[in-house]
Amino acid sequence: MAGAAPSDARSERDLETAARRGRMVDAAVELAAAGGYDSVQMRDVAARAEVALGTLYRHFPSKDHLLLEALTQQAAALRDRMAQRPPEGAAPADRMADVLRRATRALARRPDLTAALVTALTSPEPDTAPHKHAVEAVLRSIITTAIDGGDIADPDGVVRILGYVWLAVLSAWVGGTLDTEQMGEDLTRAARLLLP
Amino acid sequence: MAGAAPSDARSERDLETAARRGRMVDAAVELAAAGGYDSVQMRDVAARAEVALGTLYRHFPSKDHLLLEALTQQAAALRDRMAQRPPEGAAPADRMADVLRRATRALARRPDLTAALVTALTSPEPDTAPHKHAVEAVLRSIITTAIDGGDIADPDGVVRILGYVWLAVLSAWVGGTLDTEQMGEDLTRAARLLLP
DNA sequence: CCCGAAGCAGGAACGCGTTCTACGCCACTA
DNA sequence: TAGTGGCGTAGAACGCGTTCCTGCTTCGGG
Repeated sequence: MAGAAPSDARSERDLETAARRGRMVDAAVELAAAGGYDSVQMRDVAARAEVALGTLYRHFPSKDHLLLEALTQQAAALRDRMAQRPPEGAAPADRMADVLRRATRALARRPDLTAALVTALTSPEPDTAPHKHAVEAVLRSIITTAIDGGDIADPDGVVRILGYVWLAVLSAWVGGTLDTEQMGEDLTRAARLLLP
Repeated sequence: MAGAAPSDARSERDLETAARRGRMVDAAVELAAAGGYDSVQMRDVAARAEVALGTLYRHFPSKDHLLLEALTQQAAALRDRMAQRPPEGAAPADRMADVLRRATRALARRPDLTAALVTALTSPEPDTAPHKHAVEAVLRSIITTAIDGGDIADPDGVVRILGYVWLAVLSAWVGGTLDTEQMGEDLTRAARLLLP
């Protein structure tokens, strides 16, 4: 114990607060997976994470910030899975369709969670813009690696457009104007129209 | 006065309630134009329309329904203006870009109003789905007439994709992740990528 | 002529996101 | 060793969307 340096003590404290932060995000994810956006109630999140409401708000300035943190983690996990097992197909359109199919399946596996996270993503609070940018960047990186290597005239433009379509389709699915099948249909249609 | 049929009396009452309905929508539009979504407070709408809060909720089951009614009217007006003065340009891509440029200018003229209406459009309440469908149908009809007459392989698909891009870009603009210029840029980029 | 239904006014009440208040605990520093 | 500032707890309070209640008026049908 004599070897315990001050840095150890400090990191121990930091670890505690990091653990608290993790518990808050986990609690939000559990509640979202169980019942969607409306089931993520800040008092419940705080209670389940065993922190006070004020602590929750000290770490996340709003419910949407909290859910966007969760979404960022989920998006990063999706990107890592895609990197581990790259999409199959000779043409960029095929690889893109494969990616979108797998991503859609993953999102549809926990529909309430996805709905909650996408709801936070489309919320209009301007001070969440940086987080939204981060999420969109991850999605674009997934698209980019999927279509990379093809003979595409304006790859950046195509990536941006496909990202928009992805977001719009997700939003429509969450809003109930589109079911899972139509979502996949429209996505592959966009890929075929925009890619060789 | 002997000619006054019962239908006249009934229509007079109906006219009153129609006038009330109109006042409610107008009040919502005025408040939205002044300060955006958050400034449209149901108590204020009711007060400005000179109706009781319960009356407002009798006609519109939620704030988003109210704003979507306003959005439907605005979209119809936009479509009519487009029909009155059809877009210029030889190629479908040029006509599409012209339409989007004019529409964007019109929307940017009252940014707070647009933001409020688009916020309602992207709200996740599933029971507004029919209204959202109606708005999207209007947007798609605008797109369709703009690109009509060109030599396009999958016109329906192109229209759907352009509609998605339009919505996503609007949503990003409202969310603060895109400014007006970038919005126009991405829209014309999508038109050029998808149309001859 | 009276009744029931429907629409409206006025306003209280409820739920949940967000903010605020009051206090405790612990590491630090003169 | 006393003070100070950061982070935490506990919970009340506030704002706004939404619901509910109570009473009034008007209209169509017995």
